[in-house]
Amino acid sequence: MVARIVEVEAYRGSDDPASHAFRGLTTRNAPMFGNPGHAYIYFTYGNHYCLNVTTQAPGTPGAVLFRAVQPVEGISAMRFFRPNVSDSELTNGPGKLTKALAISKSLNEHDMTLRGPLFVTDRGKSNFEIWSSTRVGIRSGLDRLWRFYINGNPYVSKKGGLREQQLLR
DNA sequence: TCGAAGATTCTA
DNA sequence: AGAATCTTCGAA
Repeated sequence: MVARIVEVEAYRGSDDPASHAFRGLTTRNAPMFGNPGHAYIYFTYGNHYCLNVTTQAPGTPGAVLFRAVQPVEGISAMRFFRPNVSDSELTNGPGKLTKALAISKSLNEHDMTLRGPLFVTDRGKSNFEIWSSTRVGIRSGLDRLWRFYINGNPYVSKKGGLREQQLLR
């Protein structure tokens, strides 16, 4: 399966009250303190896995949450993992996309920079506008516009953040 | 050891 | 608007 990342959120450490790493190292958030480019996957609300990729040097917590992706290849497989929903609802949320792509805790701390079961790659330039807004589903850190998404992309999650602003072409 | 909250989703 | 559902965290 192949999907294009269309919506993400940034999380940091002790300077970010919305981050799992705000209060320091714990069993769950340990990947955030590890090597960059690795998966940080956590289970939440008793139902859903959420996928992040770590971003900082070891010892400094930081990660980017995948909030929505656009199906590119293997759409029938995604439909198998998420039956009874329309194509636009297949991957337009952090819990939805992990289910559609069959991502679970077994891939936690996986190196996403190497070719393997789960990795990120650059498929070249496209024309789109990146906008930012407040992050979704958090109660603190609302002063930061750290949700980033492709403006107008139909696979961006419906429930967006506030105070949107345009960033790049 | 226990209680509360949670980077969500689905249903009524 | 509210339930589902359970892991993780922090306080006691």
